[in-house]
Parts: sequence; C-alpha cells; structure tokens
Amino acid sequence: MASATATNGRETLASIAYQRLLDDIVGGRLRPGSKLRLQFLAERYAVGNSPLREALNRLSANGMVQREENRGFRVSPASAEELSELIRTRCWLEEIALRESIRHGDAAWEEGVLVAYHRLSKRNRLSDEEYVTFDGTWEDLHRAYHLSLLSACNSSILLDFCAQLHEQTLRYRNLSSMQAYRDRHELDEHRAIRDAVLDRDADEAVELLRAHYRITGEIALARGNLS
Amino acid sequence: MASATATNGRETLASIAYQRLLDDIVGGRLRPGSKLRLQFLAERYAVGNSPLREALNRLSANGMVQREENRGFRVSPASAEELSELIRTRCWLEEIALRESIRHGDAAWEEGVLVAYHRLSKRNRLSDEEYVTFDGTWEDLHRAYHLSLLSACNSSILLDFCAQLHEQTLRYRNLSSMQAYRDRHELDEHRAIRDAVLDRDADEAVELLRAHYRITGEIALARGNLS
DNA sequence: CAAGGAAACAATTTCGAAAACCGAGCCCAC
DNA sequence: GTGGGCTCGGTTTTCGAAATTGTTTCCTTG
Repeated sequence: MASATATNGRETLASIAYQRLLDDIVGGRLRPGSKLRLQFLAERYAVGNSPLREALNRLSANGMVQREENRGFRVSPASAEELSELIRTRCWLEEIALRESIRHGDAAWEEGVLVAYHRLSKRNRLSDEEYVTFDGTWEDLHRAYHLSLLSACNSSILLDFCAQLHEQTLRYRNLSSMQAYRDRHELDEHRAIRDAVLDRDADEAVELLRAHYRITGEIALARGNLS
Repeated sequence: MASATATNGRETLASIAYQRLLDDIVGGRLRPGSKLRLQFLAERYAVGNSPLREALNRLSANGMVQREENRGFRVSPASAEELSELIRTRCWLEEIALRESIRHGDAAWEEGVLVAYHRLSKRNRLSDEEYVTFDGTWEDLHRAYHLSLLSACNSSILLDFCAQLHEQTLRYRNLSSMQAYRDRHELDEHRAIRDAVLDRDADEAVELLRAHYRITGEIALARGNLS
C-alpha cells in the first residue's frame, strides 16, 4: 500500500503493529469512529507505546485513522456519503488506469492478468480448508487481480492511489453483512473483465469494471451497518 | 494535505516537526535521497526523538520520505522519470476534478475561484516587502488558487490526491534553478484558466491547465539538478 | 593475499517514566 | 441558579536511556 516503504529483512514492531491495525480496521473488528486508546492497543497487540504511535501516524496519513491533536486517535468514521464518494472516485481513477494499461500493456502484463485471474478462480472454487497455499487469502488474491489489471498504466503513483481506494472500499465491504454477497457471482464478473481486457476492448472493460464497483457499492450501502 | 487530521488548539511537537520537515523537503533544503539522521534532525528542529519519528512516519506514508526497516529514513529520491510520471498523473486527476467542478460548482465556488485568483495576482505584482499579509506566501496562495479550481468536484478524496501531487511537483519546481522561471508569465496562464473556468468551458479550461503543467514540467526537467 | 569472523562503533528502534494536556466534577462567589 | 475557576483522574505526548540492529574495522586463518 505504501510505495515509499521497502520492507527489509527483519521486521520492526512498528510495522507489525501497522499491519495488524490495518487488518483489524479493514476487517471491521475495530469499528468506525471508535476511540483507539493506546493502553488498549498495547495489550491487544503486545507492543509498546512507541511502535504503536508510529503505526497510528502512518495510518493517519492515508486516511484509515483520524488524529486529533492532544486527543489521540480514532478509527475513521464510515458513512454512506463517504462510501459513494469512494466508489465514484475509484471509478474515475481506475478508468484511467485501465485504459492506459490496455493501451500500453505488453505480453508480460497480459500473462500477469491471466495468472492473477487463475489463482483467484481456483481459490474461489475450493474452500479454505482444501486450498492450502502460500498465495494468501481470497482478499489478497482479489486485490492482486484487480491491481494486475491496472499494473501497466505506467504510473506507480496512480497505482498506489488505486490500492488505497481498494483498501478503503474493502473496509466497507467487510462492514456490511457478508450474507449480502451470497447471490453475487463475482467470478463471472471478474472473468468478463479479464476477457475484455485481454481483447484490448477498453470501452467494454471499463464499463464492466465500473458496473462491478457499482454493484459492490450498492450491496454495501443496502445492507451495511456503518457505525 | 492530510484530510484525516483535525488540527486542534494546541499544536504538538510532532506536528511542528512534520510541518518543518515538509517545508524543508519541498523547499529543497533537504536534498533528495539524503539520509535523515535522527540526531541531526533533533538538533536542527530542537525536538526530541519521538515526535521526529512520528513526523517521519507520516511523511513516509505520503511519499515524501522513504523508510527502510532498521535503516532509518531518507528523503525520497527525485528523478526525471518520476517527475514526468508525476505530471502525467496530475494531468489525469486534475482533468477529472476540473470537469466535475465546472459541472457541479455553484456560485460560492465561482466566487472562491475569483477571490483566490485575486489574492494571487495581488501578491504577484507586489514584492515580499511591500505585501505584508496573513494570507501566506506566494506558494500558499498559488496552492489555494489551484485547489479552489477543483474544490467543487464533490470528492474530498480526489481533492486530497491532487493536493499531494501539487506538493510533490512543487518540490521539483524548487529543486530546479529559480532563474528558469524568469521568463514565465504564470499570471497570464492563471488568468486564462480562471476565465475559461468561469465561462464553464470545460474543454478549454482542461487544455489550458494541462498546458500549464506541461510547461512547468518541461522547465523543471530542462533546468533541474535533481540530486 | 583473500576470505571469514569477532569486536567495536554508529545508528535505529523500543521501553518505561515523566510531563503536559483534556474533560469532568466540584466548590464558591455573585 | 448560574457561571467561573480549581482540582483530580485518565489519557496523550514527550523525554532519556536501554536494547537491538546494521556497519565498519581489524585480526586471524587458510
């Protein structure tokens, strides 16, 4: 998510805290708007004061937590308005990135899309228990697939913004009841997008991608309990 | 720059350090790629270890400094490639924001643009010594003007991204020799953009804005000493 | 002489405690 | 009754030192 960060050999406590905080916020286990007391977090993650503050400061810079001077941190609140703004913005940015990718992507990019889709679809068919892998969770594969579509846009900055927006919308998704997604045939949508992309049909691909996000947003809006 | 931050009454040392670091990096006084030793910074800004680390972590999340685990921080390197990527991305994002603003902006927005341009032009004509004001430096007014153009785009997220890109390009501008900008008639360009915007001529406004950024980029590229 | 490894040094990272701060409750004057 | 100031508990913010990690140097060994 953070492009300006090279993860070296030994991980630091601050980075571990960052990851776990991000997971808990995106996963909805830390509710929107809730206060993040340092003592509570220190017990929860078994790390000290300083690494926690570093992690929280990083998160505050990309919008996951809010900071108020001398009043500590809280999880960024969630609202229907912000969600629709998020999706609107995401559609704008990903349209650009996707068109550029389709225009400039080479063979390696095509193969990357293909592989990312393949992994996602495999993961989709198999249950968690059957499919033991190091490729990561379904969410990881899903993120990897979507970013692979955009990865040839020739702007790591734009790609980074898109990744941030992905994370933000993922939070809303996790906040709404998971049952809402039962009747969704996401894999079909993902396949259709893949096909349009590999056909280099930019207009079609963009339309499918936007519909994909619109539907996600509508489901989250309809069934979400945002507080 | 950071939307998720409410600046309350009393300022904290971390925020002061953040501001001063940002100023020094954007202003080019801390060279791209140079190591940011904590002891050095602590003396320079007369703050302790912890607030510094917090500031650096915030900056690392929006790309101004790079972080390497267990190896500290350094100013993000600058390169001709990154500059052109920056400008390309900026043109994409601001085109969207400007079109949306022109489409949705109300009377208050128009007046905001007008006032922002007025302040900038006033500052332009007068020297620093004559024009004593609390409106801020030329750079502040310049930023305020450009953001006012986009402010009615109905996406604070997009606006935030644009502000980040503005800051990044400002750094490149400051890295190149200031003499390079001598023959530039920026105010004319700003006025032309303003007029097109107030006429609600989106195509014209976008074209002028992109040209504005392209020229800035070319000057910085031609005359910049980026290391 | 090259390669490997221990030791000394320098920097970052983390901890524990001190200081500063906010908010609430309370008292008192008006 | 009401408003202003004061203290007090809880929290955040900051500091100084300890622990950890990375780096360089120098010595030994093959």
